[in-house]
Amino acid sequence: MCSSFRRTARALSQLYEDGLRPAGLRSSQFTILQALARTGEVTQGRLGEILVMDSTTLTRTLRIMRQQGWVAERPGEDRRERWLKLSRAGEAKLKIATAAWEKVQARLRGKLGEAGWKNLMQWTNQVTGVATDLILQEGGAK
Amino acid sequence: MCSSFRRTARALSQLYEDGLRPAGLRSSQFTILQALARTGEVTQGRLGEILVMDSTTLTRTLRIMRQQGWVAERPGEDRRERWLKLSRAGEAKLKIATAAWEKVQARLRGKLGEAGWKNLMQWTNQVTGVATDLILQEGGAK
DNA sequence: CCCAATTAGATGTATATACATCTTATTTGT
DNA sequence: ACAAATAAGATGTATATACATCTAATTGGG
Repeated sequence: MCSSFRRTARALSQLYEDGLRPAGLRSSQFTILQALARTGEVTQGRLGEILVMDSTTLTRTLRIMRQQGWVAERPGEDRRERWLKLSRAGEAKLKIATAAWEKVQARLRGKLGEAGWKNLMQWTNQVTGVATDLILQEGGAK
Repeated sequence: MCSSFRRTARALSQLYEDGLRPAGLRSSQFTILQALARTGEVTQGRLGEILVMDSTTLTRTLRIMRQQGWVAERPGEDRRERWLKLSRAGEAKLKIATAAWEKVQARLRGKLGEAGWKNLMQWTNQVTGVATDLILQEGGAK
């Protein structure tokens, strides 16, 4: 199952990144912009939870995105935390990239069908949930 | 869809790699060993197609695996090609790793159910197929 | 109030991943 | 048979990704 999902993720990444290339960002960067648009201001750690991504992985990607001016940061009252949000430029970038993204997505959706699409969204979410539960069980048992 | 699959792939990778860590290999390395066991001797390019992975990505991973002694290489009659197969040590490693891998897989399978499992395998394969078709369409149109 | 334990991120390091470009080998059109 | 086109991998480079470890800040017990 792990191999299958990784393989599919590689295939989808190549497909979507082809569409995103003219917009000048990568699929993970797009995902982060999109997540920030949905959540509003969040801490790096919380964003990592949402994306099921190690918070220290975000350190590197966010550095790039901050340099591009797409993400704004501020320290929290808890001064260990970093609060993140979309910048004006980030919103603009997201808008442009979303157009390209949706174009790819429409083609894929056409081939998979509405029913299949919904089905897949549910299943991937469920697998993510189950997997993270199992990871926590292990970590907790340590 | 791309984000969903990538997120799930991250979650599953963490889960499976936890199980694989004692065996001393990574999930992608395991996947390659398993693929080689199934296919027998193949070229690097063909292996890339099977895994939907750029053949030049395999260059790096295979170098590591060759250094570990898990994979044997020989040039083909077409001297541009490299033919790959499991070494004796690779077979042994695969056997050990498979035990760990299956243990994780069993837990996951239990949580997803037999029906869900089969369903997912079919869907991920279908999405991979559809995505690669779309990628080829683009590439061909270039 | 202070110190030990915990928590949020940063950094070091290793692998994974793809694309552009380069080299070498094969194939093709004439 | 030969030059041009193509194909298989290797290499350079950039991003993605996680874990171990480190630092600074906060929290909890006493």
